[in-house]
Amino acid sequence: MAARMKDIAVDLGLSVVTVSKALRDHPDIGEATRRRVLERATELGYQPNLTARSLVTGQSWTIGLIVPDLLHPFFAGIAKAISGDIRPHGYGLLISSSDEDAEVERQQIRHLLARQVDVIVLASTQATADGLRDMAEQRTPHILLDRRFADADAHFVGNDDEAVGALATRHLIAQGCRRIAHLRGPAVSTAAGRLAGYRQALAEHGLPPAPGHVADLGPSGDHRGEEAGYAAARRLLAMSPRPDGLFCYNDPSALGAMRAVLEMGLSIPGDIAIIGCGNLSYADFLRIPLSSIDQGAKAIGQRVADLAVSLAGTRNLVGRNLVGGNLPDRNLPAPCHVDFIPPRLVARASTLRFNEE
Amino acid sequence: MAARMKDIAVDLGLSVVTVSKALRDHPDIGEATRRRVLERATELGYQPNLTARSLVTGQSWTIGLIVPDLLHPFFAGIAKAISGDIRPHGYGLLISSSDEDAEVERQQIRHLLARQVDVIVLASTQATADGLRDMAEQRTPHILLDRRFADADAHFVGNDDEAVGALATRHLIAQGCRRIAHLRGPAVSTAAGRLAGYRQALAEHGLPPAPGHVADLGPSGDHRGEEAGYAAARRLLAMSPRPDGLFCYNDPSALGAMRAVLEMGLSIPGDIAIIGCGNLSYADFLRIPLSSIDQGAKAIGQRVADLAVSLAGTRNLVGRNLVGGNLPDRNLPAPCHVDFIPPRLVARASTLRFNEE
DNA sequence: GTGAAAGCGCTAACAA
DNA sequence: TTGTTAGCGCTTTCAC
Repeated sequence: MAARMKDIAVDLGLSVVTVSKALRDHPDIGEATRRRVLERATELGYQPNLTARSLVTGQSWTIGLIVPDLLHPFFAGIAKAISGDIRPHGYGLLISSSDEDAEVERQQIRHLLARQVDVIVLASTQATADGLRDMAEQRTPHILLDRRFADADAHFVGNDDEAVGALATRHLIAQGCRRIAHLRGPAVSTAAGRLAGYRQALAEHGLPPAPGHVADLGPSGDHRGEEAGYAAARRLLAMSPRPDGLFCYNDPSALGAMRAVLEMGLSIPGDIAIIGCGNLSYADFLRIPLSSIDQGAKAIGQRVADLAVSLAGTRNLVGRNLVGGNLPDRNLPAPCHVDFIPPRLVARASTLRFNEE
Repeated sequence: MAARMKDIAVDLGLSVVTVSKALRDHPDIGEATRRRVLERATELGYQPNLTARSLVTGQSWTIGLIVPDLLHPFFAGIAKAISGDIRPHGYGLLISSSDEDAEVERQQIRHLLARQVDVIVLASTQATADGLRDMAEQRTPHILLDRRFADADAHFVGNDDEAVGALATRHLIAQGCRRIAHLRGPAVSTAAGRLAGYRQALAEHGLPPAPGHVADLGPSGDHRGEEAGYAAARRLLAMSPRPDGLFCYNDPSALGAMRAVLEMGLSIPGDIAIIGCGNLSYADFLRIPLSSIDQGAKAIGQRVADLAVSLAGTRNLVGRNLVGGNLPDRNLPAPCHVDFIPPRLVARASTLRFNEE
């Protein structure tokens, strides 16, 4: 079994307290003693039991992360960045995939709370902010990732999805598209935001919003995006006059749309220009390199990590012994931090109609 | 703050032990008492403090996972599968990326041990099995993932990389290739295994192994595979006679190789057939759909999860109080489990020379 | 500078 | 069926 402080203490004829202080560089320990302790600790390969430490300090040095799909490169990129950036601060990352299932997500939140994580980072699948209540009651700081709630003021890091939608749509307009359609994503804030941005860009340029130009990918728009994109694009292409530009909720649905277009013998971008969102890794190597909006997953992860680390110390430990009040008062410890990472347009062959780079 | 057992006990005029037993469906608790406890627990939104429970039971209900790169779809897929499959058993997953850095990996192992994880799952970047020592000393079961060590008999789940290499190479041979080259990966067991399989398949068919036909991707073969593949392929294509088939360590390097081939005005698969490994998600949508070996990431994750859960109960808690021996004896609790997930060939246009599907 | 006492929230053994 | 005692490994007062 692992060595304990007690083992070191007995070996050296010291008390556990002295060992504890020596190992944590407490000021009031003699230089000689400290060295002896450190030496013996190294010999034994001593590692402090973080579980025990957590129990007494109330800090677990763990950050919880819940994402809808860990295989999605956007969330995988964020997870990687968070993991790397909290590591030097001594934090560990407890990750779970909710599989886009609101019930699983709620269960995972409770699970993370039971584990006493210091902060929860959540890309929520829920329709409402109700699921945040458990965290608020436990006074566990939480950060919303990518997806927001209109009615909750919580910390948020992600894109301004209106900006995403406007950026993509303006690009299509600049490429000469005039009948621009949109493949709309599932019922989360990102889809609503991108749709709003799309409408705003059309309005700016005096382009009439044709109602049929917004096709819904349905609830499977995220994990089965390619199929959903194919089906939705076929519906759009049957219209007359045919759209000449298409802004897709994400890259997989854009790939599906491309397949539909090519199958009909139409050309991209000549007949219809297509842009996605997410900037998937090998977009350059596709049959037709896909223009996309890069969401800056790495930057998002870094900002989340910074915020999480700063919040982790915050957890309010007072109040327990004062009164028997079980329901906490809701004073939020700090003002909410809302951090929009600017999206970036990556134009490739699927939209470039004028041979400009 | 969160409710504790004590709160429930006081409210109901019971002892903490009774509450504890009631909440865990211990047999010797009266039905009426149990119901009262459960009811009050629900009212208070009680969640057991798993940190405290861990301290006393010695089980943390946590599994640690260390991968070289969480953004790599292979590892992301495994992580997702593990996470999903251990969840119903009540386990959480503590994940970290080692960034292909052996020192970071060793540090993360110590970190996970300090957190008392029940099992460590490791896709190791180390050159030797030395890094496994800490886990053995703490008697923490561990599972090697994807990458093995010749000198260590540890639990392993992954592909039989010789089979991977042979499968890919035999496919090229079947497509009529006779001068088959290989882009060799970095210094881990997967690369060595795939190379061996490549050689074996050549030998089976009496094809002479030309030494110049094995080009090294260098140490960056995993995270900067595309560039490395491009550079290595250019070297190969300068040979005379030119190779007519190419088995690449992974898909990114295959994309790089494709770029090199196309830049030279050669055709794929006419002049040279190319196959990768990993079966990246959108291989079908590439300029030339890429043949690849699917490693079965999901299946690997599932097997890891099963094994991890079965191992998690194993951790030997005896021996502590018997004698003062700090160094454990090395009796391994169970025979090592080696689980090869069969790789699967996915043939696409980049190798299909005979118009067969 | 060092250590004794107390306790974090929970569970395991044993007593009542 | 319920409660008492003890202790998991560590940190935090507060004496000495």
